[in-house]
Amino acid sequence: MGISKEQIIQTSIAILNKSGLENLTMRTLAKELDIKAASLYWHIKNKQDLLDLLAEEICRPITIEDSSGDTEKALFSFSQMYREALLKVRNAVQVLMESTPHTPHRLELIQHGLRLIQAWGVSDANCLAAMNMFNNYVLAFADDEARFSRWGVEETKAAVRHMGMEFRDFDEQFRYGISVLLAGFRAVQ
Amino acid sequence: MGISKEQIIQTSIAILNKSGLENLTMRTLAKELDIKAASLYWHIKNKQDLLDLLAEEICRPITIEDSSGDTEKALFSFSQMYREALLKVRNAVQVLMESTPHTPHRLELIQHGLRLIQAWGVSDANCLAAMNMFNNYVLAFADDEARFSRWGVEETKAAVRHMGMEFRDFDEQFRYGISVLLAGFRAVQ
DNA sequence: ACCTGAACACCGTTCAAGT
DNA sequence: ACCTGAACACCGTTCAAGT
Repeated sequence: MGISKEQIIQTSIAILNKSGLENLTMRTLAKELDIKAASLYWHIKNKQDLLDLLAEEICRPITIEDSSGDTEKALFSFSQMYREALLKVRNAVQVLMESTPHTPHRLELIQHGLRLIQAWGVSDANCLAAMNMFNNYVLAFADDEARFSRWGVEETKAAVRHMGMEFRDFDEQFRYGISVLLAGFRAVQ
Repeated sequence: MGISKEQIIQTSIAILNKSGLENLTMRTLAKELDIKAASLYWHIKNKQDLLDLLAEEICRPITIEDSSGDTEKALFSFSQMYREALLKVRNAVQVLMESTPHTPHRLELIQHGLRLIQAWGVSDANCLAAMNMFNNYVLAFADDEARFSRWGVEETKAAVRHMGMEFRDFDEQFRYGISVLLAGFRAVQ
């Protein structure tokens, strides 16, 4: 009964993690599924469609928790979940950036993010800009983190020191950035 | 006496502005220079080398001004110059992101940025992270701005309103983000 | 020193044809 | 319903050969 969309997604993720986005082609994907590249087009519209599916899958582990309590805590844990989801799949950031958030779960995440930012006290006029800053920060950080991790911890430390800086723990550094943003949102109105 | 590196750069920029990065190929570039694609490899090592040259050229208009006076003013004008340079060339952000800042001018800019952040009072432990946030903010903003501008101002306003938000002037919005970062850097130590 | 023809090993995508 | 062969119009890159 042939290949399922779910198989296509999971096989694609496996290829990403093994060989990266540059090696995820219609041909390599088809080969891994034991079909021919042309056959993929019966299941998905085109490669862009595949990237949208992958972006949605990458974001699936990011759940929407109840945020009626401590807004600051909710924002930190939301950003942390987001970061962890991005680190789970190689080149996740590039996949998200090459797709548009038209899919249902990603839209929900944006709305949830906006609600949190609003609850944090950001004015309606600023909260879209703030949300973008928040989103872009997590994406850029996770991208750097993945790059450096792949580069090797030793070399990273050496390179950072070479610039006259001291190396900071990733977790600590990530929280620093979120703190900066939240404090900034509070301060500027 | 053949083609110069400068001609290659300028022609590439012209192709970028006319047709975007996806249409800047060794073949289209060669055709525009009235040579064959293979000939380009006498002048440049490969396409990555070309992108590095373009990134450097895109950053050339960003000058390093004396910042001994008002640090806040210097940071705002630096970010503004950066943003303007990115908007001058289509897909400038992608070009910068696909290249590494190994070139002389880009290295100077990073150092200048670090000096400004330091002068703003950010501790040595945080100033690399802060610099990254600053850099990523300008890149992401310029990328969005270019995308929206190309998309048409009317549609943008409609789309933003559709999300229940009000449309803000780009300049105003850009300064908001810089303010958020600077206030955040001050607040978190 | 500078350029070309021709090839290699790839891409994404389409479409008539098979079962 | 699902898959394939074969083709189309591309890529970046190499290299022997030309001037």
